[in-house]
Amino acid sequence: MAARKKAMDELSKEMIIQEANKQFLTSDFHKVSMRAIAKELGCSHGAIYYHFANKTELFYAVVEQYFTELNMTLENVIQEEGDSRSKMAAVFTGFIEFGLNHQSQYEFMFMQRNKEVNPLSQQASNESYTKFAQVLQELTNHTLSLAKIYSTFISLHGFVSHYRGFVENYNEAKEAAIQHSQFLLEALD
Amino acid sequence: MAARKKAMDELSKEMIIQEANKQFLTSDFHKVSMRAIAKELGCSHGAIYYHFANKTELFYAVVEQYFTELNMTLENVIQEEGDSRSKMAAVFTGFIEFGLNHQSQYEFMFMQRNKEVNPLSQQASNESYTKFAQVLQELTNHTLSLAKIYSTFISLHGFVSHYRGFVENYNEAKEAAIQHSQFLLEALD
DNA sequence: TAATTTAATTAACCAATGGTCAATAAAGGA
DNA sequence: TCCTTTATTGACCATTGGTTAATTAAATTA
Repeated sequence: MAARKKAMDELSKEMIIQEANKQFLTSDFHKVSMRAIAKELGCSHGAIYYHFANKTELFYAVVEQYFTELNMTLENVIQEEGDSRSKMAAVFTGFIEFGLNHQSQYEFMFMQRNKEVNPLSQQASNESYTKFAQVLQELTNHTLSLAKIYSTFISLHGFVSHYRGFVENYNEAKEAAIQHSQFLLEALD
Repeated sequence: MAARKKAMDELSKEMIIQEANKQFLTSDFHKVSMRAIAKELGCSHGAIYYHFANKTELFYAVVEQYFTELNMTLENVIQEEGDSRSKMAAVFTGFIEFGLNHQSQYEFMFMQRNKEVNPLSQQASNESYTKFAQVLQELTNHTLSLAKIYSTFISLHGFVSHYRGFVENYNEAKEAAIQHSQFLLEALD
């Protein structure tokens, strides 16, 4: 009955992550099932559990790369041209753009409140916040209070978390995003 | 095999809503199951489906009262004593307080992006936003732009949606909430 | 009061889900 | 060649939301 595939057909963590990522792009965490992933990979869903302890762990592996993508996005703004004010605006819209163009990922990264996810995803999201704070400090010569930075971050999060699911991608909310960024910029003066 | 209970033991919408509400207080939408509700009511879970088309409809019925509670909270601030600035702060912290003291309800009311919920819960949440905007307009003699009001709302939503699950109730985030409200107040100047 | 209609309930069912595990077969080393 | 490790299967478990035929109590009508 049971079996093992030939070497070249064997599963690898990478393959699983890739397929999970693929399905994650158009569907959210709860709708992507281990069975659907397995089916597409041509294996039984039990096989996935040999490589990942559970669904959450698999999706954390998927989402890891998105954390670094976000951090890079934030950091890269500093290198761009323009005055620091427009750079700050770019940080704000950049964050929103990331959130609205990777909605299921964003949800998993910043909105999941599952017990199991906490230790993993929560630390990573803290690091992203730290990166955000660093960049802002740098762009303002460290004149901003932590409280203001935190409020700004929370307000950006609010934008993403509000428009998520209501809009398909960043472009559809671009104008509102720019206005919101402007609002926050003024608040920081 | 099957049966019908005696008149006084019959199920009513009210009883179901009450029990669902009760379980909703300490657990979120996905964790409260129709079966658990039925068990506590001493009936089969199928019986609930005679009174409510599905889980979503039941929970919308539960949450309806919370929408009016929130609207009242917002509205009542106007009657309080104090200058309009402190009243605005009270509106902000009032919204946050509601959100953090009714987390599962808030999630269902403002964060659910389920297709089925949309028509119901989305309209109600729009009404709550409208109420919020009205109160703010009134407190500022209609000098606020719609864009600023919207940004403010979104920023408050961000606070709740960020602290939710991280904190048990409003009190645990009170200081941060006050600071955030202050931040938004300044932004509106 | 008797017959009929209507409302409510049950229990068996369905199709999913995440997760576990013994059995098994391939791979690789001795 | 034998043995051990490793990867995979598929049957299983409990649980979920949801549906439905059958049944029976209550309300209505004659």
